[in-house]
Amino acid sequence: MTDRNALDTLQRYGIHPSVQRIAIMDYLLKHCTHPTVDEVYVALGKDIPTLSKTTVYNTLRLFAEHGAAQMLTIDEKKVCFDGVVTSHAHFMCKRCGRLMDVQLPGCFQECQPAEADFIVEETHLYYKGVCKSCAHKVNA
Amino acid sequence: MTDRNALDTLQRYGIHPSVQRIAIMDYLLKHCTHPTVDEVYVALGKDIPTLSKTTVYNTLRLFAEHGAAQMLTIDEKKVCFDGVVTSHAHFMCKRCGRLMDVQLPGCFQECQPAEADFIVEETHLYYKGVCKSCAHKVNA
DNA sequence: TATTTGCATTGTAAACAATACAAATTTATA
DNA sequence: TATAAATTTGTATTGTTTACAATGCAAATA
Repeated sequence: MTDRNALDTLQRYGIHPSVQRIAIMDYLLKHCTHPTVDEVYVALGKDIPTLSKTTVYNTLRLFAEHGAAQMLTIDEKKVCFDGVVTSHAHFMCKRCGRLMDVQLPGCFQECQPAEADFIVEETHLYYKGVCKSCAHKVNA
Repeated sequence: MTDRNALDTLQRYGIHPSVQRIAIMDYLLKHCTHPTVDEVYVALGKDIPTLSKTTVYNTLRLFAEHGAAQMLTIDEKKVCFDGVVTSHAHFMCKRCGRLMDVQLPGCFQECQPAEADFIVEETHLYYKGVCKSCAHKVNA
């Protein structure tokens, strides 16, 4: 039932389905690696040879606008996308560049900005550092 | 005492001073507007006509690497820099695009990732939404 | 005072991400 | 089926960032 899940997700967020949109959402749901536009484009290009990169850009942006995906700007080089939209934090390893999901700290619920001068729509929390497997490697 | 402060800051972070580096740090310390590379470049170009944009890129990156400045990737369009390196959060208004400092919520000290699989070097917390002055405007 | 050394700066070229836009295609609707 | 609307495609373009080679400059050494 591969794209059933994807189709459901699109409909749940009020996004008109199409072959491309289903494929992209399906990819997001199946690959929790926080892919970039290019990664999605290259991966899906095998199945959909006519796929245009512009479509991937537009579609992922559309997903983010509808709340069906999260746009992550943690790495300054490239924007990544996350199909998991429930609240969670991220960790980026400065050595290998990988982006990983992290559970939100328990205390986080109350962590809203002290000032009342803003209407908060999104909260982003992430860490940067060195992941375990990189820390184990000898070379600095 | 304009660049005295800047000079001190550079030395404190082990950065060799130079005319350009002092000027750029001085700008960062005086303008808490989270400027982009281009903003710094344009602003300082008046005083240092020979300044190269590459130098601004290199210098700000150098500052960030030495912990003398913070690199902010909140806006997916452009990287911003913050001369304030003490812990604080940010708020970005989706309408006007402004980036503002926000006090860290009191509970935040304990907010370290639950997993022990990472060596955390940086913690980033920010919010996106609508700022007060934009919320007051009539037009959506 | 010359020479050397090494880092900093400059400026151009190139890589790359992202967007704009118009044509082509597909889908929905009458 | 015809028509309109929405989506996709592909190219051209913009703009940011990096790579790199050449130059400048200042402190150290001869």
